[in-house]
Amino acid sequence: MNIEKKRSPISPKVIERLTQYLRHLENLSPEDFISSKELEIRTGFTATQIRKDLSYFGEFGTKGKGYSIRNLYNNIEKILGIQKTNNIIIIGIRRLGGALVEESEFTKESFNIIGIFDNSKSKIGTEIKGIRIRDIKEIPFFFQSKDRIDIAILTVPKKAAQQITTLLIKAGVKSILNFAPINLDIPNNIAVQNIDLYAKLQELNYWKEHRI
Amino acid sequence: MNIEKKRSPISPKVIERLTQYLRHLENLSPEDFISSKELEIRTGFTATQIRKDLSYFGEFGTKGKGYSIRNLYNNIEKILGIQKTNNIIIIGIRRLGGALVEESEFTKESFNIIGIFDNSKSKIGTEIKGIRIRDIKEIPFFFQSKDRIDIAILTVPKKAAQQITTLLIKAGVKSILNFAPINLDIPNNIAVQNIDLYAKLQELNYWKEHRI
DNA sequence: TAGATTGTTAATCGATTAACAATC
DNA sequence: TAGATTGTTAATCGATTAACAATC
Repeated sequence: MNIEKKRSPISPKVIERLTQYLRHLENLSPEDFISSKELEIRTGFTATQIRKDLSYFGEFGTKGKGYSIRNLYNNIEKILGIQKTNNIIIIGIRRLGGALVEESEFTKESFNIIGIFDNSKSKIGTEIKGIRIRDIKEIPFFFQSKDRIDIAILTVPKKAAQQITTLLIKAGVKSILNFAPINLDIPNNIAVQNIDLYAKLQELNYWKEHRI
Repeated sequence: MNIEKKRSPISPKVIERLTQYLRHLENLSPEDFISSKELEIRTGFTATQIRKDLSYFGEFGTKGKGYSIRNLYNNIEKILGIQKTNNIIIIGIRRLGGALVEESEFTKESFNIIGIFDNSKSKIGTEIKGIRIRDIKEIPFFFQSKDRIDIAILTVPKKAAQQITTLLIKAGVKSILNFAPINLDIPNNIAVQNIDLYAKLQELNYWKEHRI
């Protein structure tokens, strides 16, 4: 019986829904109030589920009235840790990596790109959006010289992904957003999220044939 | 009691795992056999769960021996409907859309890009990877002239996404892979998968602070 | 106050896992 | 045959929903 083994009781599905609540709240005027029932209509999640999800983190509503939109928004941001600025680096700056840096809709204020890395000789030293592209080999040094790197976004080709991941972890990266279509082998104190476009296409392909 | 309302019993989580089984199988030599126990070690899903997932669709294994890798791979492809070629169109060909067309790792043999659409005057009429970029307005006509369009990939800016989606559905699109960071309002006979990079970043941000 | 809506407990539903007979 | 491993049933676990007291 190891008392420290008591795990975070929050299910990943709850966190996933919180991000979706934010999505809907951001279109509403912050001065207004919204009830869980109205949120149900907008989000498609049930009112009960919404209230339950929020109750894991605190009491954000007012009985008989609902939730202050500004307040709820700020609280969810706080839960997710995106009220402060998070520093990210991007590794691999081919078409996809470039798109992430340049299409500002994807990386917003709370995520700040502080480093870009590639191993292409012709790209190293050039700039994109004012950020110099560095050699992947410099990553360990870069980590020592910065106080905080929160997330590494990996957009390198599949066959390089595992090797670079190992390098990143050695250098001290604690969380990775991986776009390579591969299941990275990673120690479980490192957080990973995979964005696997091809897998999503495959799932979609199944569902288009299996609707009611 | 509507007997036709009997829904597909397959959970989305099963389909998601099937795509991951494929991911791991593709690295193995097709001539070999693999047991569910070995797959457990590779994929991280339990052997029981793997056997159960597969059992929804048939009996693909041999008792005492395991699964023929070639056979299992082909069967999962068949289940997902990716043994035949699926025609896709891409709407919105800025940085991200361009990346999808050009980085071949993302769209493989079984997905064939047959149309690209944008509303930028300077892009319409030009080509990318030999495919002519057409005006978004041409989509309804394009649909009438082709026998089959399986999936539309949406990489337009957030504020255009809903309007274009409505247009797509009117034109006859039945399934959409959406990259815009917005929850599309969609009738439920249309299949959608969202790839929401910013939401993934937010989730990751939570989990990096809440490991054991 | 009366009506509305939260936060939470208990009941239900669905998904995962353990166990094992069947059989290669 | 003996050992291995499937496919499946029953048991368990976890997540969702229904219901309602508390209270704005």
